[in-house]
Formats: sequence, C-alpha cells, structure tokens
Amino acid sequence: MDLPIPSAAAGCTHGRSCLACGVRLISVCSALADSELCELEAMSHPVRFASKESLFTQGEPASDVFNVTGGMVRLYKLLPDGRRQIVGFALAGDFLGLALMERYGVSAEAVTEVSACRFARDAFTAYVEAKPHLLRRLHEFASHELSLAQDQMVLLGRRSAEERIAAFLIGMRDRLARLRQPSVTVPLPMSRQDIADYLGLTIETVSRTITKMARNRLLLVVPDGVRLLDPARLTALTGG
Amino acid sequence: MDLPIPSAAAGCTHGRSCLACGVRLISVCSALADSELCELEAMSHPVRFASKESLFTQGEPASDVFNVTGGMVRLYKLLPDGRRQIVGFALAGDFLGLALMERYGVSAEAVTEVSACRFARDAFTAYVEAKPHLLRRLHEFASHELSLAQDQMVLLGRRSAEERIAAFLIGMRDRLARLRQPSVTVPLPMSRQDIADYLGLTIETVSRTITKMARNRLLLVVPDGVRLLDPARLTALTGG
DNA sequence: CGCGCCATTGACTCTGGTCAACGCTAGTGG
DNA sequence: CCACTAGCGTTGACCAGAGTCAATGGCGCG
Repeated sequence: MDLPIPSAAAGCTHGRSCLACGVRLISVCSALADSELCELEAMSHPVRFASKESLFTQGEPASDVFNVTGGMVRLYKLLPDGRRQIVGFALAGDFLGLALMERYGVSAEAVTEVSACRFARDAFTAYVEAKPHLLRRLHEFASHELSLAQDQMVLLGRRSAEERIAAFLIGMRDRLARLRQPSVTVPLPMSRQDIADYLGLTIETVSRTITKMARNRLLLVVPDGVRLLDPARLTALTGG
Repeated sequence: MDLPIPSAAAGCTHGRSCLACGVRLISVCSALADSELCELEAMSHPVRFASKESLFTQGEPASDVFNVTGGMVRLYKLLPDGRRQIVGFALAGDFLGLALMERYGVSAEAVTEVSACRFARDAFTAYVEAKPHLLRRLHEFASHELSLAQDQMVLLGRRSAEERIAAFLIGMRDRLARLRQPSVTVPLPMSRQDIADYLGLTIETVSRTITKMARNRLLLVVPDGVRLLDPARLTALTGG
C-alpha cells in the first residue's frame, strides 16, 4: 500500500528531499520545479498516522492540509443520528484540504497506517497565491474530485447493489493500477462497514453480494481483498 | 426566475455592459476589477436557450463555458440503459464548465428559458492563465460544488425518501433566497421526473411524499411550486 | 486458551419500485 | 368554440430488493 515516503536525498539543504518523493509526479507537487519543491519542502512536515487515527474532523477549523504519500484514508460525513456516508478513499498522491477553506467539510481517518506531508494551511495558501501554476494544479485536482463525486452520485442514486459492488471493485482496481503494478488482486484494507457506508448499502448486503459474486466465479475472496477472476464480466455488471 | 441580463450601459466601449450585470457580484466575475470585466466582456457572447434546449452534452469536446445569468439548467449523467441521475440544478450566478477540461463531464439542458454568457473555452482558459485571482475564484466555485456534491452523496446514500424531499425543498428555498427575496413559496420549474432523478427516487415516490407532506400541513402544492407552511418542521424532517 | 471483533448467513420486514388506471391541463385542429 | 390528444401528475394495488434482526463462524490478539 505504501509508496516510498520522502527520504534522505540530495538537492535541497534540508535532510529529507521531496525531489525523490515517490508520489511527486502524481501529486499536486508535479506542478513545481525543483527549486520550488525545495521551498515547499521547507514548510512541510512529514507525519504518520496509525490505523483508525483521525487526521481531522468535519467542522473543525482547517489548520492543516495534507498530501498523502502512503496508506489509505477514509473521508466521511456523519448525520446527527450517527448514519455515516463515506465520500471517498484517499490514496498516495491525493491531496486533503483542496478547498483551502476555513473549516474542514468532511472528517478524515486513517484506514491503514498512513504517511503524509502536512502543511499549515495559512502558509500553504500564501505559497499558492504566489504560484499560479500550483493553484492551477489544485484546481485540476478539485475538478477531478468533483467529477468522481458526480460519478458516485450516479452510483448512489441509480445503481443496484450488485452494480455498486462491481463498480467499486473495478474502480479500486483501476486506481491501484496507477499506483502499483496492474493486478487482478484488489486489496481491500477497509472494513465491510466502510464499503457499505461508501456505497450506500448495509454490511449484510455487501457481504451477500460479494459472496454471490464468488459463487458465480467472478472473484475469489482472499485475506484483506479479492482476486478478480473475470474482470470483463464484472465490468459488464457495473451497468456502464 | 430571471435576473437582469447584461444590458446597454456605460463604462465599456461595447454595447452591453457586464458592469451592470445582475449576477456580477455572485458569479465568478466578482473576482474582476471594472477594467478586467471589460476585457472579459469583449470575449463573451450573450445567449438564450429555450426550455428543454441542450447547452452541451456529456463526452463532447468542451468548446464553450457558460456563466448562467437567468433561468434554470439541469446537469445530468446517463447510464447506457437510459437511467438518468441529475447531479445539479444551475441557477443565475452559477458557472458551467468549471473544470476547464477537454470534454464535458455532464450534459446540460435548459429547464426554463435560460440566459447565459458564453465564452470560447480556449480564450477563457487563456484569460484565466493571465488572471490568477480569477483562477482562485474558479477554484472557490469548484470547491463549493464539490462540497455540495458531498452533501448530495450523503442524501443519496443515507437518507429516506421523506428526508430527501424535505432536504431538497429546504435547499431550494435557501438557494433562491440568495437570488430573490427570502420566501416561503418555492418555485419548482422542473418536472417531478427531474426531482426524482435528482433525489434517486421514482416519480411516484416524489408525488406520494409531497402529497403526504401536504396532508400533514407541512406545505401547500401551488402551480409550479410549493408553499412551505411549516419550514421548521420540514427542516427537522431532513434529519440534519 | 478464550475473548472480542468482524464477516457471513438466514429469516423476516418494509420502504420504495413497478405496473396500471385515471384526471387534469394545455395545445391543436376541425 | 369545442372535441380530441398528449403530457404530466396523482393514486392504488402489488411486488421485490435491500434493510433489520438474530444467530453463528472465523480469526487475531491478549
């Protein structure tokens, strides 16, 4: 799940180096030249979160923003009565706090152990104001997130339970393929409850649907994930 | 539904004037000084769309972007089998094509008659590159859209039919209050089918739920809208 | 070894979907 | 001017997909 985190390297006058960061090219940092990256590095703090640890909470003042460098984060909203909707899973290369707003709009918790670069929001925002190409990159990221959110609205509003699970598994495979080698084995570090809360289902429906897919030789349930036996047929099941 | 559209006024060397535009202060244009607004005006085309007319279609090359100045637009995605999910309704002040991407991610159709400012995407993008504060404003708009999309995910994934309708009506009232005078009469120019496709329900469930709310003295069904008789109780019904 | 958490499975319920009939209104054409 | 039609909305009867409740199983951790 982890990609290399910023580690000792050359270039900057600091100890670590963003220059050799494993997510540099897929993160917002790809907008920056080496010298700029060095400036940003000066204001970054490498941090780690244990599984289940909170990165930030919905409604709290947004003191920091994060660039995820490894692991998986769940982003969610709660209703007053405790119902939860997970609005996304963040992986290496994803940026948390894109909106640069006063308060966090969602809560974020580590699913696995997570490594990230933390920035004070004030300092980061000030730097962004001075670097339009970085702002442009943030806007691209936000636009991409919006597009994903719209896809998820289609899923939640118009797809059956089976279609949701199929789309989720294929989507996860495709996202992970951009980070690691393409593979038919899809790791699922999050719990069934997390999957249910992401797909607008219950834990029982998730479990039953996956069991049914396994019975139909579409996939094989393996520890902490699934192995896709027939990705083409599973893709057909997503209903587009 | 309409706010004043760009009309003949002073300041610029052109005929119309964005300076006096009714949506100037609530649209992306509020980022621009008078002189800049004049530059932007030179590349804008005022356009009108009849009800049911298409502004653009998902997947097509994004030749234009739009600043809505009056009326209502539905934004939607289709599944191959024809199921539709409306991902949003755009009103005066909203911007279409925020992502500035190669292709449209959704389709847009006029619900009412719509007035808008059209810009060639190439020219607009070039102008944005030269005006970081405009990019900042676009990013704010995109972030706001993302936040609304996340709220809609909660609605679609975790709320009951009654909660969805209540949240929809209260949300519409609040949006319209920012454009017109606050009012307990909520105009609903879109069809029941549109509401259903926005809320992930069927037309029958929308109709039944509204009927039930009317029976419970929560609202009164009026031509092309509803009058909220008990906004407080309706708000309570949204479930937060 | 035993406890606790998570996942699975089964039986039953219920919310919302499906199918069908009907009514209202606006637009059309004789 | 009015009969006809088409589209939209409402209502009812019935159905099914997913939720609820409950019991059991499996695995990891203390």
